[in-house]
Amino acid sequence: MASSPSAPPRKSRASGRLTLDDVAAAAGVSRITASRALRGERSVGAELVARVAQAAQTLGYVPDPAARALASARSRTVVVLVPLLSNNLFVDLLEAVHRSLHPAGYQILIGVTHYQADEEEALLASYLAHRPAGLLVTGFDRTQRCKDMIAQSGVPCVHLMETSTDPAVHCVGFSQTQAGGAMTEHLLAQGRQRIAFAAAQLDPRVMQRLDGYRMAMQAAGLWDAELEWLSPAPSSMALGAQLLEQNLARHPDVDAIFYCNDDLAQGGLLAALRLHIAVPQQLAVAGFNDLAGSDQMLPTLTTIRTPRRQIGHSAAQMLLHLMRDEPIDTHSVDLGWELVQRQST
Amino acid sequence: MASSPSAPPRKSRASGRLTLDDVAAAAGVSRITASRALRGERSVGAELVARVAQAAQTLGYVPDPAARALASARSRTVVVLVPLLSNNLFVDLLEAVHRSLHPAGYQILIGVTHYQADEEEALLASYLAHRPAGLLVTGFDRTQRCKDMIAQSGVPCVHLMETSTDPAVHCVGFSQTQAGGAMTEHLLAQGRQRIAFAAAQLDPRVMQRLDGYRMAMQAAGLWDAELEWLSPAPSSMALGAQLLEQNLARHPDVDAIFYCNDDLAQGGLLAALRLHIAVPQQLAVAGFNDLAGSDQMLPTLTTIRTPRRQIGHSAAQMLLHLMRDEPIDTHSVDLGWELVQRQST
DNA sequence: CTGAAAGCGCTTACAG
DNA sequence: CTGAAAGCGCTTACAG
Repeated sequence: MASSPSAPPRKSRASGRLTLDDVAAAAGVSRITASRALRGERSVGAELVARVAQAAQTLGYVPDPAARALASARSRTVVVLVPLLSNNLFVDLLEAVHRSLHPAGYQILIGVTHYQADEEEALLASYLAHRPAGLLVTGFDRTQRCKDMIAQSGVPCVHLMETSTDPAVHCVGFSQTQAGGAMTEHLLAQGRQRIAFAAAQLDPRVMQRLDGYRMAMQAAGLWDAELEWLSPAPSSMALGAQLLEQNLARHPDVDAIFYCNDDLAQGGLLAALRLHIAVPQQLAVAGFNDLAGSDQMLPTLTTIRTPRRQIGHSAAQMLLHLMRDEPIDTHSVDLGWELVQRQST
Repeated sequence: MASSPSAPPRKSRASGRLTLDDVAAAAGVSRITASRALRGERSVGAELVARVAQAAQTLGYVPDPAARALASARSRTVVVLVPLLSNNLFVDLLEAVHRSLHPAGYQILIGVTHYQADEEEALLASYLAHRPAGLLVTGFDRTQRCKDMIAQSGVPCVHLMETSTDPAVHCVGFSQTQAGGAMTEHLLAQGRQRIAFAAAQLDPRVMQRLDGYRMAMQAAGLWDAELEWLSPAPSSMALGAQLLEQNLARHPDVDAIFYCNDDLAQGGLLAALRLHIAVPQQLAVAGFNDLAGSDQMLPTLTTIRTPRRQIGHSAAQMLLHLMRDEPIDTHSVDLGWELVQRQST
């Protein structure tokens, strides 16, 4: 029994840190056996495993991740690179990833790239040095140096938010282009003709939505370059309002605005309210992502609901398989999207 | 000269990893000197520093953080614990912390506690094992075990978002109670009498704002327990709308609502719009934090602007001093707040 | 100002 | 199924 009640938490080393040796001594086994027992290697007898676990528990032992990483050349950390934390889309993604990876014993290390190629390079270089067990990155758009670093590291990597036909690449997402096209077609089907596409940030996924919009408009013979309102500035409600106010003045015949993100669209809706523009009668407004609050707007916002929680979960699962060298069903998972029609269209 | 153009990136060890030995060899010095040069220890000759830096640069050497942490018993990581990522307040805080710590050579490791004591304990235990150089935690409210772990670790720690008179504790924030009182007094000064306090999440800082509200209402002889609308649910626009709709029906005489957070207040504003309640004529609405979009609402939202970016910056600076064993001016920095009056009051 | 030795706390082969 | 040896890549005293 591991009841030694008054056993002082012996500290064998000068550092005063509780080490595997302490656990091994308390359990009456060698250090290696303790290590194996703790890691769940099944070459250890069940009784020993229990004894070691008990000892570790009692002493309050926490393995040193640095020593572990150094000895095994691999950590239990998964690096996740997202562009922004200020877009709730990515927060949802991160939460889902965490919820899937945490029970499996992995920690996540969040890196924020701010949509900057050089920041991504720096983050990757510095995080790869930590010998992560896996990598989760947003989209495919990055410098060749980044791609090389990932490839050379040999760390399994899953790409988030997009799909691909290249079997060498692992990804979980949906077709941004298709979703952009579908919303445009929805507006066309409602009889709108002068549909503007209002966008900010202009990251690769926004541009794919723009592609979908363009193709649908061209197919309908209604495409007009004047109706593409693009701003490289960060997305915000204020910018959404501004895009509407400035461009509607020059194009009063516009009868619908398809915003590339819900925060812009929410700003547009409020601007319409301020300017007494009737939505949807006079102007239809659509968004993208179905962010918090879109169902609270007046009128409520029609949008594309994107499955970011599922993407986070599914990508984590795929990565788990890759990290364990297990076979995976497909290299690219398409989780689709849903057009949520509300009052604004 | 470090021009050896065709020198292949030699890899001395089986792992194939580029090590300090490779850099030392390339620079023609010993490993220790290379280590010292790279870390900027000023016992190394300027010429050697340059030669080592050059070699490291050329080879693309990145120090192994695990080996570093193991050998020095300290990493270059600062752990930051925040309750949530879905509240932009904390994202702003994190960004500011990152901006201050990154140039100083520290990485940040983000931990999300979800306002759960047990999650915070687990995060702390696991992150402390990484031997962080510093710790940044939100507020003072945590279990004794958490406090003990922090104290026993010896890792310098700065508390965010609140102030304290205890000289043993390091913190940067402002008085939540005072801010809550000030907004209440602002509403009272405008002639409001039946002022409700609507809150969600009910974390310690929300309760401090409630205290401020209570004291101001009691001082005015207008306090009424019926006007404290408290929900433990997570804060959201939808909940803000719901709090207004449900409680206003029972208390039609309420002439102002002070929401503990802007997202609730934004939802309240939209609910008022839906219900054709004139704001501020019939009902004043106030929020807290001045989050994105509050200046876009109709009417624009009166709120308390909290200095989270400054808090992040200032806390990072204080932590930097502590990590370097440098003296600090004060243990508690009060950065104040600003009442931003807009149209809703 | 520079270097050879020892050690940080683990895990990976290699034996039995 | 269990253990003694060696090593992961660095830094910390200790010498010179």
